[in-house]
Amino acid sequence: MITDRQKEILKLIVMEYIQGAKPVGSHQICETLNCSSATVRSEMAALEELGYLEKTHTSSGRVPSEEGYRYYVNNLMKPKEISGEDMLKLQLIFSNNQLELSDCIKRSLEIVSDITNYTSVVLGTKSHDNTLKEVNIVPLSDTSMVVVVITDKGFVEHKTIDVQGISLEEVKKTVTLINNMIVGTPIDEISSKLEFEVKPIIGRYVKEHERLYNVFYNVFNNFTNKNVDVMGKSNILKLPEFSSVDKVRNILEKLDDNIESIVEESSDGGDINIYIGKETKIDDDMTVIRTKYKTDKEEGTIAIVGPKRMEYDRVVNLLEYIKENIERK
Amino acid sequence: MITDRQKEILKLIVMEYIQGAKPVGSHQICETLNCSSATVRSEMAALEELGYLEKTHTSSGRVPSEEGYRYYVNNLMKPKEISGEDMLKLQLIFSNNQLELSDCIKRSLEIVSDITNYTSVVLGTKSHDNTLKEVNIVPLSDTSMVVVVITDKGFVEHKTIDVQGISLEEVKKTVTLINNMIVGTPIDEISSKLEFEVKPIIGRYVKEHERLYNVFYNVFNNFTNKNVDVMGKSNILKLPEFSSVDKVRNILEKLDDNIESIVEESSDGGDINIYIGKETKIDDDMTVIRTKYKTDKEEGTIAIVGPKRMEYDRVVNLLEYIKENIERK
DNA sequence: CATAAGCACTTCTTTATCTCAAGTGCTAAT
DNA sequence: ATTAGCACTTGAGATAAAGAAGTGCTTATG
Repeated sequence: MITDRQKEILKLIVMEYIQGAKPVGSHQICETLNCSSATVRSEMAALEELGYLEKTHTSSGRVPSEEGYRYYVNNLMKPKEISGEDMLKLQLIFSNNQLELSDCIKRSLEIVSDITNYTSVVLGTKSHDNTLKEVNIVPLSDTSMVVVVITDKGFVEHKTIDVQGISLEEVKKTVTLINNMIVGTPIDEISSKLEFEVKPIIGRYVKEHERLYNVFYNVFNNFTNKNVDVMGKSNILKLPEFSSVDKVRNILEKLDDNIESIVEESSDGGDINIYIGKETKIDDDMTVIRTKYKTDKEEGTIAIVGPKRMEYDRVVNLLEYIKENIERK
Repeated sequence: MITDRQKEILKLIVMEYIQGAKPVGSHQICETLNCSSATVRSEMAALEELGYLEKTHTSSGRVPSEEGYRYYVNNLMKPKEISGEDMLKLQLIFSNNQLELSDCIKRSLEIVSDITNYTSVVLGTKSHDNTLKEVNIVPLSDTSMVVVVITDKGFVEHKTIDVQGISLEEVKKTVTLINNMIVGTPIDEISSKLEFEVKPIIGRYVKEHERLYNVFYNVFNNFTNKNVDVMGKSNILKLPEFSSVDKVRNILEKLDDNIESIVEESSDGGDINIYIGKETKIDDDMTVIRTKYKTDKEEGTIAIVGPKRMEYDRVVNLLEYIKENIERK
């Protein structure tokens, strides 16, 4: 069993290491704890025995193990209030009514990257609640026109299409058909409805129905696309633990290629998820903290990626605060 | 004056250094030149005297100076044919008719980043030839609607607006007015036309004309926005000359913050512009090669950013090839 | 018996020294 | 004009020594 004093020591070590990035020795702790370094040392040995601390070499100070961070996060950490300065920056964004929701989200996480020096990620999708509102076509020339599609929550997709060999009549007929048949359909059901209900009918009326079908299929499909934003990637280069160019490159490449799978871990449910070290899909020395948000317009995940010795308390609070503001907006 | 043999040696040194990233010694050159290393050495000394070569320390091999690269680029380099493999990858993109122009551009430069390991940049704007085609509104609820604006070349912009306190009538009146008065106007003249011709009139008819005016002003303004894409940034970490994390961070931060000014140098005219070392605004050890493209839909700049010892011949040809394909599309 | 003091022992870090390889510049010979 | 030969310079790498930080263990103590 872990004693109260051991908890206190573990907490101090984690906090000290997060702040200083250097192995923590018994002397650094005994000052704040009012006991001798020898006592601290024996407690440290016990904590190592329990698996919460590690040494980098036989005579080094202690570093939190993955289990150590985990225990800290689950049991010892207490939320840290957002500083007035940080709060102000975030409020400036959320109180700006000119900004669209998705801009608010992106900007607020940019702020987080700025103030924390971690990398932040937004992964958003249009909410399932979006339904098709209207399809419009605008002819540009004899051979091309633009299809504009809009949802009831105000999302717009469009595509310029080559209509050589297709008469304006036919296109109009198709659009009318779509407007009659699938307006009001939730965006993630459009594809199947288009295929099984609309396609058979336009097949009868329209010569080049295959081509037209594909165009609409593509445009509608775009609604279900995710948008991915990654901010503050070069912050990783500021971390003392990543002074090797090779290591940084490896991480940056993963951020470029794998972001989705990194952020969309096996979903644990719960409010805020914290993945430490090996639990992440980036690198054993990294931590990912994420939460999901959901509004009637769009939903998604926001996440902060940083070193294992991340300021957990601060980041958790920032994410919670941002999530609240998104959902209230 | 520089002799033919000196030119040959300079060229060999530049090419060797580009390939190997290590100072080039006289022995490496004399083999290919059929003369003794002592001869090469005296020629090298002459080239150093002329300012084309440098030493990293008194007894090191030679490295091209900025002037050396410049002389190579201006006088010695001959274009290098694009390899069949590379050509194939690019053609796959340009021959794909599904892809929109801007996607082609972006994708082709992604390819370049992949095959060369340099960073590539696209900076695009809608062409000045775009004129306003049509303004549409789609009401979403009692308090909000979407404005959709489209140009004759098929660009679409949109914005969801809060119309609380404004009647649908008023909005419709405004839209009709805009459609009557400024359809056909080139996109970069819309703003002033909107302000000086439309604004005074809607002022008379519409109560909340200030708010409405701002909405349309913003939407139209978005047409003149530039889009910026930077691909392959983490390639910089692969370069042997940037093994210091600090240096890389500095460069990456400049790429994040300053891309426009880096790529949009004082325009020299000409087809392809090459900026070497101090001539760039990134870093003395970097080179920027760029060219402008122009189609009737959009125009812009494509650029490759890499180390001073860049494969100039290869990159120049790739850019030229891509430019041609963009403009032919 | 938990705590503290003392001390031997480890390991990393830093600094200094040495050696080796690569390469130059100069001189003298062809 | 070219080249062979040689002294000289410098960086890179290896080795060793000294110092700092910190541990674990043993023993003493309230």
